Amino acid sequence: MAFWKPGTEKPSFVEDEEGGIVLMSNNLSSSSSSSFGYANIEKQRQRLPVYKYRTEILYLVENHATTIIVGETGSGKTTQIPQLERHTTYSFLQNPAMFKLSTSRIVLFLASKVYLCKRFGYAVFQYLKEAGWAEGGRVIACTQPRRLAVQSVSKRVADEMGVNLGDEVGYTIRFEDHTTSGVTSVKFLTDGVLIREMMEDPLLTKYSVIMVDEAHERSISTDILLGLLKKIQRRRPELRLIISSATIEAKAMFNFFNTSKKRQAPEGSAQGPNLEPAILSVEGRGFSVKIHYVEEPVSDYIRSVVSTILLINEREPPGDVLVFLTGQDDIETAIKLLAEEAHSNQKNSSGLLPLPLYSGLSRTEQELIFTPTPRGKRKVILSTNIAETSLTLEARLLCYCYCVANLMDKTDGVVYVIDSGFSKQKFYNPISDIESLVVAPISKASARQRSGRAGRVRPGKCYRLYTEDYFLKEMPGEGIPEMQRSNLVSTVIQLKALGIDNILGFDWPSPPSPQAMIRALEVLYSLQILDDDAKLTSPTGFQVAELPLDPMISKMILASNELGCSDEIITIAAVLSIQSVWVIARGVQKEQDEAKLRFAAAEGDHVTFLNVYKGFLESKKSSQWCYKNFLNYQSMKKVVEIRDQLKRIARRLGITLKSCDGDIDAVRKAVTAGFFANACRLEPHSNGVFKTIRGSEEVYIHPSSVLFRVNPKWVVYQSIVSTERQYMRNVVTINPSWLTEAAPHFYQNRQNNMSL
DNA sequence: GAGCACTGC
Repeated sequence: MAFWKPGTEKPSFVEDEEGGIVLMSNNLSSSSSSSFGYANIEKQRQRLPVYKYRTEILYLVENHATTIIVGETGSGKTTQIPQLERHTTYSFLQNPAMFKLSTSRIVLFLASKVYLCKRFGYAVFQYLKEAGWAEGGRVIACTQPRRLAVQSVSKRVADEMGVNLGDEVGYTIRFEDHTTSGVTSVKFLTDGVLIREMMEDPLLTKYSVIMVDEAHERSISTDILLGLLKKIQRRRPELRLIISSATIEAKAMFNFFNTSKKRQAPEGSAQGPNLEPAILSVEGRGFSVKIHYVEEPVSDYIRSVVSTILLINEREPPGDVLVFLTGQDDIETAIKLLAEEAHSNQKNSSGLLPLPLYSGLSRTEQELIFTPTPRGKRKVILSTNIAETSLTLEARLLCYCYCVANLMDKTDGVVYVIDSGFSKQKFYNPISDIESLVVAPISKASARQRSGRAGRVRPGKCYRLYTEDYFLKEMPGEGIPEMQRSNLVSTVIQLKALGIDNILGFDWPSPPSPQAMIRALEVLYSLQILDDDAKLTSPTGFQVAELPLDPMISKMILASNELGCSDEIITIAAVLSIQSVWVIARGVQKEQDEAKLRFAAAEGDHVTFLNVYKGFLESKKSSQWCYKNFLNYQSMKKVVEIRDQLKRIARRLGITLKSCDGDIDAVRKAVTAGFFANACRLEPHSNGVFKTIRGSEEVYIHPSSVLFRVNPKWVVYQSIVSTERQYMRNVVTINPSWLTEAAPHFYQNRQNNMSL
């Protein structure tokens, strides 16, 4: 094995201005354009440019506590390119939108590049293993934000290393552990699972190297993990971190992990690793994407989308179109407008095949976008953000690009992207404690991600429905990390469970606002999960921390033990922790409402879920039965899985599974014990206006609730979705006296408000 | 009369 050993001559590097080390690789085209069947993986592996850098990678990991792998165009360069551009103005007949055509290439990250970066990352595991990092029972770990990524990446790496998945290479995600203790030395897992593992082993002692993939996504669990790993590094200088990130976040990652100035090498160990992170930049060449901007801001982006589609269809050679819009409504409006256009103007829109894509669609409907485009047709995929982040699609698109498009002589696949410049994003208001979905401008990072979709199969074009001036001067560089847009109760309790008491002083990659922190502490205190000193209470706090659920749901489960309805409540908890059991059936609402009525309980949604679950079991978990009743079969299967997991944990916590045999009051009381803070009272003579007890916010029952239009006097809700109005989701009727019973401490000062 | 996207031993 030829890799660098201490004492021999060091490999040479290019020092860049950031003090890190840049390794450039390029000339990917020979391997990217060939097919990559599984037949000769080893041969391909050697042909890939990353193979050449094996030695250097091992050197960096050996000598730096943290290595940051940047997987796009080189840092610093991307931002300079736009200023150097020249433009030609381009105007279109019959079209209100005017586009500027950038003559230089801005975005060059494409299937080949994405693939190279992935390959680069995954080759690292083999090199690390060969270099001895997995010896002596130590494990090399790689975290991913999504389950599907864990499964597919581990499969790929196992294949490449020629081992069975579950032996040397394994993976762990919730509900699935495909590792063999003592055998598995390269382990893939979701970042959430790794955080859970810290509850057993706070220093993660069995791991020698931990790679955090997709760190630039800045999801809550990734950010928690980064903060915790930094803490662990201080105690375990022998631990090595590899952070894989997009360019845009690389600098932030570097700064976060750069502890070289603050502290000296640990005493008596002059041989410790360099505490300044190394930056490893991987570049590959791909297809160019030409960026077009509108000349003037558009007033109605949906109409502009439609005219741009028609324009592409009229002017551009064959190739599918991918449109990014904000939500289902936008998408349906655009499709309707396109249909009208087809009706009035045959020529412009001939051959267009519009296909919607959003999470609410069934799996089958989503997969329509993968069917080959019929000859003479042009697919127009109108999508939400799902096409930007979802790995299901990422995996399928890649597969599609290589396996299908290559076979079809590269005439197929997405070549044109239309970017509305907006997406729906979650925001959290700690004052009202409400999370809302708001249409907001995307970041430059997202815009690049979106345009990158145009060049997966061959050179493409991206039409941005905003001005270049806006892009350069006003568009934010990167999105706000999820941590700063979310309710933090679950985050706080996870840290508390790991013994981190000073939550406000925790070293986060991006610290959340103190108000959001304080609100989370307040809520946990009111649930009696934290005590006066903000420490976990015993046993409640510790029990809640062990349940992988929202703390309010966990509290509800604990209460059900005393109320003798844990069997029912665990079912409800499982349903509440998934998105929705119902399919979204547009056009057949009436039928769906009727189906819902078959399960509806006067007490509300929670009790309705019990009926749904019972029906599912009686149908012997039939997918047909789900289809008939407008229930999402995937969701129902997940409910069963979560329920089994909760049952196991509950048993460990000393909760005995007991049914209340139809005593629905017990069930509602248990729900109240968890969700008392979400109590609402109907405003008299108000036609469905409720006021929250805690903040006197005006809220309504969500139209998907069985209590919609029923408007009982007192309810508690699970969550609020805030769109045009503030809607309560998952609502159950209560007796207001239960509130003071469940949480006297919380309601003591509010007695006057309540007129029980 | 309405739902961006992920996730947890």
